[in-house]
Amino acid sequence: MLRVDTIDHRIISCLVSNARSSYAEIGAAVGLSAPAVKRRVDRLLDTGVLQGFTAVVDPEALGWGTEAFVEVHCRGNVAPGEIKANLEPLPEVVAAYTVSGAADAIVHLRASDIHHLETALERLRSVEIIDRTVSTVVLSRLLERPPAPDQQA
Amino acid sequence: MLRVDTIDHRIISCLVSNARSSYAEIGAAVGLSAPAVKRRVDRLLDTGVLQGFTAVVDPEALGWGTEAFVEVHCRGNVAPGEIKANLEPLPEVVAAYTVSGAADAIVHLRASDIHHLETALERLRSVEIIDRTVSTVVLSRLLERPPAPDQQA
DNA sequence: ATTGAAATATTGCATAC
DNA sequence: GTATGCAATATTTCAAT
Repeated sequence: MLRVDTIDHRIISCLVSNARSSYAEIGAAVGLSAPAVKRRVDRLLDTGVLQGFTAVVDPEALGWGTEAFVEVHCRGNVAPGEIKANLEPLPEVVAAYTVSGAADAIVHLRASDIHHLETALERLRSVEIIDRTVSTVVLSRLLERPPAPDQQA
Repeated sequence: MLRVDTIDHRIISCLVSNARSSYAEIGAAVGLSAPAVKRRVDRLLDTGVLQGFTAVVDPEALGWGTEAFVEVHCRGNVAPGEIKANLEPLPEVVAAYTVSGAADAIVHLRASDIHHLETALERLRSVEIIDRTVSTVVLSRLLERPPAPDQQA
């Protein structure tokens, strides 16, 4: 059902590097006709392998220049779903993961400036299930890229 | 030069939620004709506000199920550019940031499984400028989303 | 913003595996 | 059944005004 072959990988690779490529362009790259490509893309979307297409925006340009990673420690034992539900309403939370080790979760925050970041951290700390947080402010973004599609262990 | 008005924000918002929308669709959403939208999108690409368009892929489906955040401590003082240059060749590095606090950088790794992650960590630790690393393995992805485009401090 | 020509997307259908 | 290519149609892009 959700089998992804070599051609699919190459199609995905094309779309990751440019989500607005035409089906004909992709087809030329992978050796298929435009309709065949479209059918595969539709199938990849149906099966959830492709989750959608998005624009890559310069965070600075939109006033999201300040970010931080926050270790979140919860009170007692909290289910991942509950953590998620509590973080989802906070607009500054761009990513969150449960993790091994001392902390329960790592939260990636984006804010417009240090003051906004402080406000976001206060709101984060005021979440009921959260006991305490350890923040690490990002000084500079060195690298940010999609996983290489052709990589294996 | 890099002025971004309300309509630009709404266009960006459309493209973030679906990078393959037609200009006509976006135009209908923001109250502009298709060519007018295209001109703005071209300008946003030129000025670097929009950096491109990409596909959102389910990492599991491509065998990228395992990830970790790694605090990197360098030997002595190292320039951000040098750290970047050293991390760029490692395919498992999907993001990296210099940070405040004890660590010099935070590196986001993606691997196909624990064994691959171990290999990637070994390669990371073998980088000349890196003194030691502290790894935090991700147990589950709770949330991952683009920053809300209409947010301000 | 509208027009019109060219490129692209999308569907139907026949064919091959 | 599954996937493809070709051809026809609908839609979109894009440069002109």
